[in-house]
Amino acid sequence: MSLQPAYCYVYPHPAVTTDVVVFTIRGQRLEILMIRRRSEPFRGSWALPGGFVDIDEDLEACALRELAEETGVRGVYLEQLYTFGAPGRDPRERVISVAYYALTRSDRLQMRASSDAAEVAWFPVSALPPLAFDHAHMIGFAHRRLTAKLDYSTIAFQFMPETFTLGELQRVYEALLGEGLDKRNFRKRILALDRVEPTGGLRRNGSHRPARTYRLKDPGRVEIIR
Amino acid sequence: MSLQPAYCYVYPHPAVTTDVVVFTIRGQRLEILMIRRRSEPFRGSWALPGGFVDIDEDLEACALRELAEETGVRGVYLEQLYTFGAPGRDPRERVISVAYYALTRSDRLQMRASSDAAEVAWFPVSALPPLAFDHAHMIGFAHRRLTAKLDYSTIAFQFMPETFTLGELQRVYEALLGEGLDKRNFRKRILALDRVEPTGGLRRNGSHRPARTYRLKDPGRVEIIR
DNA sequence: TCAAAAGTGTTTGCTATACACCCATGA
DNA sequence: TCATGGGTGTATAGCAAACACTTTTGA
Repeated sequence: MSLQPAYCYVYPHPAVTTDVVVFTIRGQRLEILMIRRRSEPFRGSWALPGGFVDIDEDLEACALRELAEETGVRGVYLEQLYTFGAPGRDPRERVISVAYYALTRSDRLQMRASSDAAEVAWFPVSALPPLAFDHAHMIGFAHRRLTAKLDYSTIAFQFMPETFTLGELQRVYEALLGEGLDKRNFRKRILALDRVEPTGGLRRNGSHRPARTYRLKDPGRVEIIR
Repeated sequence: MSLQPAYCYVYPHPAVTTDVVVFTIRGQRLEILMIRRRSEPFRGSWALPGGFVDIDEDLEACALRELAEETGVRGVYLEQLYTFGAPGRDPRERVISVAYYALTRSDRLQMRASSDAAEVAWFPVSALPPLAFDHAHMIGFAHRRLTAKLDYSTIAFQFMPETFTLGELQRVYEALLGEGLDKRNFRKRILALDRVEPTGGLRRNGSHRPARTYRLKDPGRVEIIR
């Protein structure tokens, strides 16, 4: 049994999809969540998770649903990135894609393959495979936005687990910026934001002095600073 | 003769529109370009210029075309703002709207009514009429983005005509920020950007000392500063 | 006792702000 | 000559960057 076209309009309508660029930090590297496509077009290529918007579904809900269905990833910080709509970006029909980006804690990942995606994997931003559609372009866009937001928001905290040390936080910033930071200035700046508080606990991690652990005062909230 | 539905799909497709928030400065006030709708829904209401994306048309091209068709305004600085897609935001069918915002020189306006719009008019941001759809929401979004960008880009130069005085530029900034600025500090900061140069000419304008006129070194270019 | 990361203040340069008077013109 | 906006410099405070040593632990 094959589906017959059943939804008709006086004027042609484009299809609308969402795609999501999910960032995490793993092993001090910035990585992106990708799926391998099981169907045409670009069958076998790596692509961003995403898919068609249901006719009564909010755009952000669509992004979250596709992400969960295709990769099992949930509970991320999501923000709209940009809408890509160049004619010809999808060979099947006119497809306009509303791109989102997301940040997640590397300890929260519950990845699984699904019916839509043959495989799910993380790739370092610096070593991406060839990608389907204009997804490489989207990732470039998302990466620039992320690094820009580092400077004037508390977005980087979204990468952190429940409790963390200031050293761990600094290593996240260093991975994102691609450069080393001065420890004293970094700690001064972070504590001045008044967004983290000590848990009172210590973390023992190797043969050296244990580190105080901190938690976010208001997890999930991303503030614009300055 | 009425049109019969002629474009059919296996799955339902939303309609896609663009809407444009055009800002200008007139009489030291920030104003927005609006049209009065000639057709349902919201017939007779004020709305942003905009309309349906042609099936092979780029999104930005659509925004520029609708703007020109409905208002006669051309040659503006355009930037994508956000995509609004809540189900129910249009009572006819599911409509996803890619919103743009634009800045234009108040001396460049060639407004005219057209078949789609009964009337075209400027409204001060501080005194908008009731608006169709979620357009008031879009304008709030655009206004916040504009004022945020003032701080870290040269976007305000897009409001200026070919030649202008530093006093005129300062009045534009003051209208946008809603507060007075120190003249000396303002001129120091603007000149330090190295984006304007004196034309060598003077502008006589009332019974006081004439002002030097300036031009943009690179008109159209908007730079991120800091 | 050694290696390794945690933790801690001060100095310095730069940038943003506050602030007041003379100039050139037309009425 | 008066009213009006044009044009100019300096002093100060606050913020960002540079910089080195002691502490605590496990091996």
